[in-house]
Amino acid sequence: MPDAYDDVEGGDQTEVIKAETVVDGVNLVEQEELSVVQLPTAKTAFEKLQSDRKTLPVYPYREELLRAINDHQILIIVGETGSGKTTQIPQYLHEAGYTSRGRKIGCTQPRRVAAMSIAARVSQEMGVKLGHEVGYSIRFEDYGMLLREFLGEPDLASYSVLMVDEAHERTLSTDILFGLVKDIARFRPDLKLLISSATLDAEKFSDYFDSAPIFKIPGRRFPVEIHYTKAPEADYLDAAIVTALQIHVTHPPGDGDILIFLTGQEEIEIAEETLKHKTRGLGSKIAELIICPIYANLPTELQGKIFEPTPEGARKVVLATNIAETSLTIDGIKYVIDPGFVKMKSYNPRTGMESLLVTPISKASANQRAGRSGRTGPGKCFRLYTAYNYYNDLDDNTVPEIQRTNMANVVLSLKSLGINDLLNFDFMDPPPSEALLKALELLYALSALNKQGELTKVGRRMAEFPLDPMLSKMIVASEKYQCSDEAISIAAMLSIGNSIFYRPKDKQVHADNARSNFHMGNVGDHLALLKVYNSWKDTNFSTQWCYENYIQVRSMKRARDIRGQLEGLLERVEIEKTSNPNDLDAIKKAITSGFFPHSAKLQKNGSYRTVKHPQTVQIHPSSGLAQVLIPRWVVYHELVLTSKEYMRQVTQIKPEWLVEIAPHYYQLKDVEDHLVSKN
DNA sequence: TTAAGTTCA
Repeated sequence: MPDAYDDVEGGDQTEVIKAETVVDGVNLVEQEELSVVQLPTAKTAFEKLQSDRKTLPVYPYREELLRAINDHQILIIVGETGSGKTTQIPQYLHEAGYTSRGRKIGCTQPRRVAAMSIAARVSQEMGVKLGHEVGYSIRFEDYGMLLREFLGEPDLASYSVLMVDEAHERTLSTDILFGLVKDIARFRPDLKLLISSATLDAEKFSDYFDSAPIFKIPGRRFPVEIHYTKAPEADYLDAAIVTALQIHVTHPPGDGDILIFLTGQEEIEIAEETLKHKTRGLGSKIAELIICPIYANLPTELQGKIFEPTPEGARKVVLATNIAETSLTIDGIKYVIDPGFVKMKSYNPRTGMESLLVTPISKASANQRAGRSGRTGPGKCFRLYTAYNYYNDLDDNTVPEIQRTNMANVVLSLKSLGINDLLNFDFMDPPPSEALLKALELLYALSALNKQGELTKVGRRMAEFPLDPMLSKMIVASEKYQCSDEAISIAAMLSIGNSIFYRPKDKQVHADNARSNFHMGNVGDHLALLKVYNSWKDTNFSTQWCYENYIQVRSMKRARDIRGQLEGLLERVEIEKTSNPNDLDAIKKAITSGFFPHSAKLQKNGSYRTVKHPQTVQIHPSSGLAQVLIPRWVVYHELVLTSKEYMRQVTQIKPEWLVEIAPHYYQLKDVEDHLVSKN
């Protein structure tokens, strides 16, 4: 494991239990000092692991916890990071006999890296080889994750215990899991359920799981002092920079590094410029300040900088998105500056439009951010909002993921599990019924569901693919057009999102030129993506080629992995692998078979109008079709709202294809007047 | 006259 990632809980740090109390914006830190554990040196590595296990905060609660699990079918476990709950509880259960007769203990994680590292740690502690007694299951390794395991074993018969970890993160997957496992627990009284969460939502989880008891385990961390501003900062970006500079000039550089949480790439770039400018103004009067930007789409070779040790006499300022909240751990951070905002995706089921909104963070996030300063010593967190906001506002603004995403894929998965009555599914926080209806409508249009809302043969094949239903449909339909090979490449490229083309600020013209090469001689972004993939494949997956063409290697590797998986799934649903590279119309018909619900036609004023749910939209400026061609009819992958309403990933089509491919959805009259006369 | 956070399958 690179140490860039979250340590497995229960790493051997010095431990301090902390409790924080805030009075009128002044922070008090109460701490209960524990002694540092001294270990005899003569022990073997394995013995040391065993004695380390006994120093974890969860250890004194072992018997009490096992008793509680024995006495109750469902238990809510509250424990901070560092309590050891994730690595220890499954082992306690194993030692107590819950794995006898070949039964399994499951523990779910929201992130794959965490799943891998926790499994590695537990197998080490048990002295067994990873993949035998202890294993993990993520995409590309093993065949899936728990949600997909339900497909083969809907009652989870081989499990004696299931622990849903990090439940407070409220991801789409954990929320669906809640509904499924609550249902299973009813007819499997022998199955134990553990829901593990940070303190904040414990009561809510308990209420949802029929008043399940709450079991508390104290965490351990270095103390973190929290400071609030007296009034919320109007210009938080400027306030964050000023705070960072103040820390820098008033404390010696060897004292610790600074981490600032910002909302995105653009903001990080502005902050970087401003910081450079201001430190230049201060000249040699201050110690060197090394500025390290970090966000998910930053090319790998530029990411390395944050993990290099800070040179003597200098200080690092890390400018990060929320990637540094859970996915990345940076050592040496002593100061965290938290403006309290995050960009969140929001989906409007009425328009089908996605946008990113800057919203206040949740309390769980605020605590997680603050904790990033207390990993290797006592830390300080400067919140650019008031204690009043923290205590009263933050959670009110937090909406679970399930309420702001496109539900089409979830609905298809649940249908394939045999859950038909979705409007009455026991969601902890139900998605808007409009979103469910919209999803059902789409699946019906794609012929994945029949009029009774039951899964069709097409739908059953589609459900095998871990993709958005329109992409799955494109693949299933590609059988007919003899181009499944092209379809899976396009699906893989589309499913990695918008991080394929690299466009550095200082080389925008070069990057745009490189990109336009992939659009030559064809008429759409889907085919351009196919061309990118195939060109890369022709160079034997060359990294150099990626650099020369302003393509992100990391994204391409992901596309290759996903494509590999899709290839396997083609076999499983018995679609023959066929290639038809020169018949562009055939490929475009396969695309249209998936994306026909997303059709739009040109208007006289140059904008487009979506056909089925009419609204005025534009071709996204990143599209190869934006400048060159002005196609009359297009299908698009998605609608996004940024400064305008845009179609992203657009392909030119012939309107008669719509009637030919989806006669139940389009009539001739929908497409006859190729040019619309008025708005 | 212009470009989106981070996860996961």
